[in-house]
Amino acid sequence: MRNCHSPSSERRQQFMDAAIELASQRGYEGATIKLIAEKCNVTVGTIYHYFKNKEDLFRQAVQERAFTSILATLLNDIDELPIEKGLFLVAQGFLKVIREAGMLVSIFISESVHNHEIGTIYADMISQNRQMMQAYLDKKIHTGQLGAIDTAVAVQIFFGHFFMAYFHKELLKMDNLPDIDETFVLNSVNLFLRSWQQEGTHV
Amino acid sequence: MRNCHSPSSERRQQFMDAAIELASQRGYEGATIKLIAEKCNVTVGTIYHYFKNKEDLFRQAVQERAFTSILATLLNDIDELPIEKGLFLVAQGFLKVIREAGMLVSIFISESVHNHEIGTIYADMISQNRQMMQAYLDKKIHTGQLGAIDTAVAVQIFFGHFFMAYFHKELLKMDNLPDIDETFVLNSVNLFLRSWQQEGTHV
Amino acid sequence: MRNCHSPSSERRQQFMDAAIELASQRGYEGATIKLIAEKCNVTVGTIYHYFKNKEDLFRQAVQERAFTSILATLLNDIDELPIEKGLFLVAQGFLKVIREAGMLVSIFISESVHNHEIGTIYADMISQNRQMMQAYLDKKIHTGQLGAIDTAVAVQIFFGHFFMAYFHKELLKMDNLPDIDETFVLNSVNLFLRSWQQEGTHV
Amino acid sequence: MRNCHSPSSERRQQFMDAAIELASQRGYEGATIKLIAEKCNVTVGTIYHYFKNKEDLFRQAVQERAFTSILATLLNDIDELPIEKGLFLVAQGFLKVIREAGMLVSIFISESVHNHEIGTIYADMISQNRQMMQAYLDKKIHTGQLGAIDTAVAVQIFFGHFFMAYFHKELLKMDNLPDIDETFVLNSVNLFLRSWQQEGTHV
DNA sequence: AATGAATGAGTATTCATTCAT
DNA sequence: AATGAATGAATACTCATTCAT
Repeated sequence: MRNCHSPSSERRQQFMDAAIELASQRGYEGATIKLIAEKCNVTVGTIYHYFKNKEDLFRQAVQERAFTSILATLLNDIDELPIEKGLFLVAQGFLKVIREAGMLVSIFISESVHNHEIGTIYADMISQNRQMMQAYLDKKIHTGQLGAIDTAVAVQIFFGHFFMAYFHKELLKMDNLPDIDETFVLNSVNLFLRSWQQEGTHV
Repeated sequence: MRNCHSPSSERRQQFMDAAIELASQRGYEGATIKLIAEKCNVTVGTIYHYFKNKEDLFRQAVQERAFTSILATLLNDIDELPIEKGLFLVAQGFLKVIREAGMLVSIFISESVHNHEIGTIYADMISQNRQMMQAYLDKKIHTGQLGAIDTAVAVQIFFGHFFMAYFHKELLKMDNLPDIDETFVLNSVNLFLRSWQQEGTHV
Repeated sequence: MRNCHSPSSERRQQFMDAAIELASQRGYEGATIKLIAEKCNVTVGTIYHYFKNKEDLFRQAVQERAFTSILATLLNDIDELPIEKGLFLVAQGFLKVIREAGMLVSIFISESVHNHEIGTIYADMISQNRQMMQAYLDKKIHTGQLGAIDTAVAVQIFFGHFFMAYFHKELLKMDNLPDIDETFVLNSVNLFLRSWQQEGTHV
Repeated sequence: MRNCHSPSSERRQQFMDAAIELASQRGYEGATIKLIAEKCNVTVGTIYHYFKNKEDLFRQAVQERAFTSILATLLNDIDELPIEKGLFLVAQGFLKVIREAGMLVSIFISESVHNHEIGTIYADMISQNRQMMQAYLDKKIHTGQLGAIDTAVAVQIFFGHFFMAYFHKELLKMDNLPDIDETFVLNSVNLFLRSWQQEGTHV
């Protein structure tokens, strides 16, 4: 008995999926209503039966697909593990999520700068993830597994690194960069946790 | 004696500046030729007197403004300094450069994904900077100032962090993030060089 | 139940008619989409709802209106008649057809030289007509009504003459030329069939 | 001491040549002032120094190149020859002239329909040639070499045939047509002079 | 719910022409 | 005589959106 405006209507989902896929390939402007309609084998009018306008379609599509809660589960699972293992698993989980949401990542990256609405959704998502992660690190300092580091900056370093690595290697296909595999994640975590300087060199 | 096609013609520069500025605010598609012309108080035809087409205008504008050589000078200047001071100065220099080229950074970020040409220019620039920085770090390992770290990944971490910090804080204006000032850079460099773990904790 | 892309849609026909008429008056370039739209009291967008682009509109319009089969019927009808009568009727029929398709003739003449697509359509049409006519003449040689003439050249002379006469007199309005009426056709057929030379003069 | 507006200025000629050549390849609209200027290694402004506007340039170019007097000389030369030989030489001469003026022929054909000015120049040229040829044929009737044919129509047949043959074969490159060589001309003249009907068949 | 015809404002691009130098 | 920067109007084409059916 659910009508076309119900958020869970199958048709609605289909339109939003098509919109996201096309926008990830061709940008927001390149994802025209006509293309979205064709991809779903309907006519343009039908899209407007489900969404007020193009902006409405995209706002809802992006919002519904933004990933947040996965990190919460993940951080809960690893709570007891040693920090190396924990960070390794968080990094792996983070990469898995952004790989799966690859199309969304493209849109966030390219639209956030100019589209304030999408920028806000992106910023909120980032912010939530950051806070959870920071809480995790703070706890690890409390339990003595980490030194008295600036966790706000540490979180930025952590997510920033894996995000950029993914962006450059897998979105922009820069091929003279290392593959983002288990080794890469291990090396990265090591570089975070251990001193870059010679042991004993730093004060 | 210089004609309109000379790259150093003042008018050309004016058009390219306007193009970059508008595109940084509204994206490539949003930076219409008409807007660019109006900003420069000429008619659209005039733009086409100087550039073959919109793509040509942007290719030249972006290419001419891409920042590369600054890092070379910088790395040369800090060659003799201790690693902490060196990394601090490189980070400061890097931030200064991307701040000055802020509009260009917006364009790179938002266009690289869909515009292959701009993607290539961006990738080349990144690649050059990475190589120079990696050579610097390798040398520091040789001289014993750094441990035997994976410099390829270290370089990614280093630039990735400052780039993302700038992107989030100064482009997307996420205000619950720390200001990117001297303290922030110092903290970041410390987090790179020193172990995140308690002294003596790691093997 | 027929949609806009059905070739028999009334609107489509209207657009194609307007396109042909305007092009016959002002040439292909002069027949702008805006003019065609105005002539049909619609906006430019509507034209593009029916045709992919200007070339598509004209290709379909020209192709659909190209006259070929009329000659086949005609030649069949006159099969039994004496050759003088037959050629007279074919000439009359040919003139009737190109008069009715007058606008199309203008387009063929003026566009064939530079527009390869239209050139091909025109050439094909000419070629088909020529072949049918040549078969007719060959048959007349067989039955002894014509001498052993070069029918390929005879066909060129026949159609070429009436076409040029129409072109000069009725398209270019050269008024010091004879009217293209029954007498003209009779005279022409006589000049083909009978010797230009004095009877008995030629070997 | 001749200035730039003197009709015989070398520059003027160069511009008109370029205009005709480009228009024969791309049509009047396709022959832009910029292209003409480039072909002559000058800038657009220079063209306007020599001609009032584009129309002026083309009017003068076409008028100056129209071929008329050649036929007069030719007809004079063949006055004494037998009619077969005479018509053969006129046809050869006519083909030579339109081949040499091929670019002009393209322009006449494609522009005469829509461009009244060029249409007039073309019509005048045709008319003069026709009158001379008709006088020649009338004389041949007087001397008894030709029967009492309608020379106005005969002239149309004669020139019309060779013109169409040239247009189809050499301008439109219809390749299933006979080559326009000596044999073709001979065959054509024979078909004019001799009866298409079996000897003795016609009354 | 769905169609698809129609709109109107916009976009890149072209081009004949002018004019100060 | 020649330049080339500048104009402004035009051109093909696109697209989000509306609406009668």
